[in-house]
Amino acid sequence: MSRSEHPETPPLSAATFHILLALAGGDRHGYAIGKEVEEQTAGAVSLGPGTLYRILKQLTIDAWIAEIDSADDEHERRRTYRLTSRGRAIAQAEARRLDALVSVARARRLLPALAR
Amino acid sequence: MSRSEHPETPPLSAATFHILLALAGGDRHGYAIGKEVEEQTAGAVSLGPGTLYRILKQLTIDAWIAEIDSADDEHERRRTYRLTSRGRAIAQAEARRLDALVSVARARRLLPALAR
DNA sequence: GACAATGCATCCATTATGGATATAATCCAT
DNA sequence: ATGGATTATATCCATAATGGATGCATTGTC
Repeated sequence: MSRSEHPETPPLSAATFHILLALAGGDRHGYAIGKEVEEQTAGAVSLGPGTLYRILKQLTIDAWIAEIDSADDEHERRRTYRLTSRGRAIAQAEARRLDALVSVARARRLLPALAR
Repeated sequence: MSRSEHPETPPLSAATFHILLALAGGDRHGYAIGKEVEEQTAGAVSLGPGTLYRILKQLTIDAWIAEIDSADDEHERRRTYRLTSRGRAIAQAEARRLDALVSVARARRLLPALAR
């Protein structure tokens, strides 16, 4: 992540989208995001600490996420993040892109037709 | 692409999945695959020649795709590829992974609820 | 109190990608 | 038919992105 900014338009890197998606589920600190991605993907996707904390730093700079005061005084070390409206908009755009991709996969019978 | 084999399990790189997805639509030669990806994604995703031909070579080695005889005698230079059953199975697995991801995005209101 | 798990940070080797470059065939307009 | 744009593949290189190692400190558990 030597680039100063993420591209404003999709595609996002898989790691970046997973982080935004985790935060779309509520405020979380870095380590919790990493754990959630692992659980959500049944271990298929795991972000190394290098990837995880580097991207969090950059996303904060780009204001796609913001660090917030954690109400938890017991864990001073934690840095808790929240998705910004900008970050949400970008995550939505990426979600739409992936949805379109899945639709093509369905049309080409890589996935079963939608139940109705 | 110095690795001798792609991972058998998702996640695939975005470029690899786009190539497999294009071939799921029928036999195509490399250049046509690149064009289709660009059109299908409205220009958002474009594979450089380095990425495109390198991956095609590796996918052939891994037998996820196979080079077939083109019926077209007018274009000797073309190399036409076909998805193998193995390649199709892997593309299916990746499509399922993405579909699950999209479902999470939908549950978190990054996408509108499914129409019924 | 010992030990594992949590939590963040940085560095480094590896991997993946895009773009430049090269080469050649095909298509199309003139 | 000729000249230029497009098609088509291949390789090289600089850059970007990733994972894992390492370090260090805190929190939870027995």
